[in-house]
Amino acid sequence: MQDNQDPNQAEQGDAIAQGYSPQTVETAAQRYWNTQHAYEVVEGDARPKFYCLSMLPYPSGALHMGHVRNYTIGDVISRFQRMQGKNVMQPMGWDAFGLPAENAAIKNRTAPAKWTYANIEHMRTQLQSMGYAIDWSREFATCKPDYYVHEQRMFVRLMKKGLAYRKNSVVNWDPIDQTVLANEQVIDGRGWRTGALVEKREIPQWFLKITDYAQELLDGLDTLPGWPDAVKTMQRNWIGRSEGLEIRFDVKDDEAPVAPLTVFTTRPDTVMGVTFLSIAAEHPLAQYAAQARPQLAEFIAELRQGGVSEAELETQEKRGMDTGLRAIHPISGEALPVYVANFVLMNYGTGAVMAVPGHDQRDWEFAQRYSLPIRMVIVDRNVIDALRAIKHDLSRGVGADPMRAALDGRSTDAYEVSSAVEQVEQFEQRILQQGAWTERGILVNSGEFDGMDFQQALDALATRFEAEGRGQRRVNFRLRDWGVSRQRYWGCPIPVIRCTRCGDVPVPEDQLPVLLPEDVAFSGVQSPLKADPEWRMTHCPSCGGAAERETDTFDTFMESSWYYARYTSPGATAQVDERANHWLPVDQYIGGIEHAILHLLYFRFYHKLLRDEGLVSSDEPARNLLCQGMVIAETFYRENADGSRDWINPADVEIQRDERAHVIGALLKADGQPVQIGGIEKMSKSKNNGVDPQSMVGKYGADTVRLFSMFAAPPEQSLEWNEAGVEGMARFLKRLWREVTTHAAQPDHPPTDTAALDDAQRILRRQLHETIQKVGDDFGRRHAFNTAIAALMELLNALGRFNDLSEQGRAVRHEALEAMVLLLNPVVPHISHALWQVLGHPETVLEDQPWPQVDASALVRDSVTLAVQVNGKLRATIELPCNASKEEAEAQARAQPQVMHFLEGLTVRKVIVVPGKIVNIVAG
RNA sequence: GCCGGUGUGGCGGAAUGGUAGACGCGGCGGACUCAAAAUCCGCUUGUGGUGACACAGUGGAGGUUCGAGUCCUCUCACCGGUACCA
Repeated sequence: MQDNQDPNQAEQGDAIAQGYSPQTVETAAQRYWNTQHAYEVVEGDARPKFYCLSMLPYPSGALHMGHVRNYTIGDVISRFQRMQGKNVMQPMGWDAFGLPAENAAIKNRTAPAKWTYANIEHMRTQLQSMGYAIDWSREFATCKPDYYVHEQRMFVRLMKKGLAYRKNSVVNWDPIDQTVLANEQVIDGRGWRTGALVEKREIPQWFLKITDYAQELLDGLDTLPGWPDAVKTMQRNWIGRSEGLEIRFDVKDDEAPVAPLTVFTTRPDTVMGVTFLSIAAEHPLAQYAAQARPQLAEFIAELRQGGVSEAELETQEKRGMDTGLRAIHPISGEALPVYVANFVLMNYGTGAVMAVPGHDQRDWEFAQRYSLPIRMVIVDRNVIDALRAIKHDLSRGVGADPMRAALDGRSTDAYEVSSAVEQVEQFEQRILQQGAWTERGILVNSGEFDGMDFQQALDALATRFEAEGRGQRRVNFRLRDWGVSRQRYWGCPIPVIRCTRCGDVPVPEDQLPVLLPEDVAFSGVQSPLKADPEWRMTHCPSCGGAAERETDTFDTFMESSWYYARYTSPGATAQVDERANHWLPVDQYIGGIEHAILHLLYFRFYHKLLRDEGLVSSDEPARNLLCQGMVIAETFYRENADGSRDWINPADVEIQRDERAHVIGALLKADGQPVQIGGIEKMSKSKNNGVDPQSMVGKYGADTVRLFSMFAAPPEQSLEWNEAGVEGMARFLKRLWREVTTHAAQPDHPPTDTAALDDAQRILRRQLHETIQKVGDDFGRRHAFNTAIAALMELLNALGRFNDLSEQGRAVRHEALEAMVLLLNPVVPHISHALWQVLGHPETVLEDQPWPQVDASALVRDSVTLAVQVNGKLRATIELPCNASKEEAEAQARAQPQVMHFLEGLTVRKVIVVPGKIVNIVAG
């Protein structure tokens, strides 16, 4: 069986003598894979396809641990799936446009293009040192014209379809630098570099009509069982479908009618509780009212201060001002004040809301602050039901009694009525004093609608308003159209020509791409595109007259929304070709949870755009999604005299512990003096707690780094980097190496004869096959790589204790070691590649070896351990034959001394026997 | 603010409603060594007890269940997202 005829045996002998050398092993394996083109794939293959995709990296300069974790997960799944007989494609590319290149350009005075290309070269080398099974022949960078030309072509088609359009929208404006700022560049309402107070400014921008697909994007989530529920829930909430009524309020300025206000509400049942209206500062009516009211104009100007991010808008103090306009209540005819409020967003709904302080908490707080009336118009159904139970004569006009119509007209005595009315009054007092009651209930104080529930009120009001032409039923989405314009240089130019006569004209397809000049001087203030008249000035494709190019570029989410499709069709003249339908949808997508909403929604949207252009036939881009957690590490610092902190890298610190291993402090290795412990945080430059993957690979080898990143935590949780833990992984690989090489030095052995095994051999073989079963399930179904590795560690521990050098002992050991090398291969492919040869096989691509099969007969046990509980508390364990009956189990359990002791003086009421698990005796 | 998630020994984590703490790290003790490193073996949730064992214990408060780390309600802390970071 083990006849080592390999010509490389002498070389391996040296390797064995030298022990495990990661560098030698990894260089050799990677060289072999390259010469074999082991991970390049084509479509014409009998095996079923498996497209395994990891989110493409931004080339920020150096590989970080987050990348290593993401790509190692993808690589383990890729190699595992190939060992299951699939034709696996795992591509890689570069999300090469983006803000950091501009920031680096300002800092280092290099052109963004040059910086980006240098980073790509460096990071590709780093990625390759990790030994990922990537098909590098499909690689691309999104900043290259042969990539972005397709993005421009798609955009002009969307313009023609009416799915791309231009409108005004608000951005962060830095008045000193005279530039638009990203939300992350606004810190506490100020520009990050100038410190100037940021202002909101409206500018024209391009949008894609993602809202046309809102319903489909929502419904599509139900077709994705392989996506995490958290992601689907977040997307559902983000899309935010709601049903309600759109209602028009007539508005008067003094007594003169002005343009009416339209509001959308999901709570039309509260309409009789409206005591004022709130509108956004950008609302046309607010602008109108401000013309004649300097104080209001000043207030609106004040609201322009600060950034535009939702987090900032929603956490600021709620403020408002009366516009002086009066809205006419559509039913009561009452004149209601119209307020400008800073919490009403122009880009959500209609930019105006009807305020019901009695039944909306935000309106309640606003009403309190500005002394506006609060009205109860909904009462808890339980309160009403209590009243309805009382016999009550309604005919004796209760008049203003809020319960008038809610009560059912039967007679009762005065005492009960007054106690019932008291309940309602208490309810009303609670609303007035403690806050809005926002549940659905029964209408009161609502005239003809009294006594109705939510649905009845909705129907009645919709019918009435529709008949009057004053309102209608409407479905509203929280989702807004995708703004794709960026006032930046380092991005894909938007292929539009602005002509004073013809308007916005798309660049004709045969004139695409609109090239982004790469060799530019970049100061950070003005975009080189705007500054370059030669680039900007052109002719209108429509009338031939002088015209200007659009100088904005695309949001970089544009590139990352379709890269997955381009990988399938390298070299295609169109955006993708027929190969796309072979590979798509992606079978497994892997990336960070931080992309749960924006990227993953645009990615799904763009797939539908590709589909509607006839380029792909599927509805969704990815079947399965795995979101991995962050990589975090301990932080350390020293405080300076001025209170600022110098952050110290964990590699330069030594931890101090007391005799019980509690951490009591930390010292800087360089000077032996104490440093402060700053807590565990996401690896970042600012906290200097980043661990460089390259130095780790240099020190321990790629396999050890891969093993640790898969072992230290399950993939979807955050992973704490800990070098001592890395050393533990290196120890494991060393022991594996020793175990295999020592075994290989033993004489040949006959095949395993399962009938001839002694107890110890049978138990070891059973553990082996249990491990094969567990690892397959953990890798394939659960993606619980950490527990799979733990099971393999246990198996190696068992092998270490198994000192049987008999022929059958060696046979079982050989079976176990071969299986282990194959099971570990997805995680640590280099050492597996080498050890497979040590075990007597010729050099090969290990993914083409079949995955070890579980021998069901090896799993059979003749006895099983049961836990015995008394009233749910563990009191004993018993060993029973597997075929023991429930009665036998109960009898055995009751005979245990500890059980008898705890049952003393008690009556057994019930005995629960779960076969193979527990016996629980319930006694009292 | 809103949406989503997480919380278990000294630490990372395991336990797919059925023996809480697998596996790894750290610590302590031992073997080997002139010594150290490496390696190997043993112990390691807390409290009490020589011990067998007992009691407590999965952020906090309730609940469902024969049985809850796991399911439900409320609550606290932290993390991610919040539409121009990617």
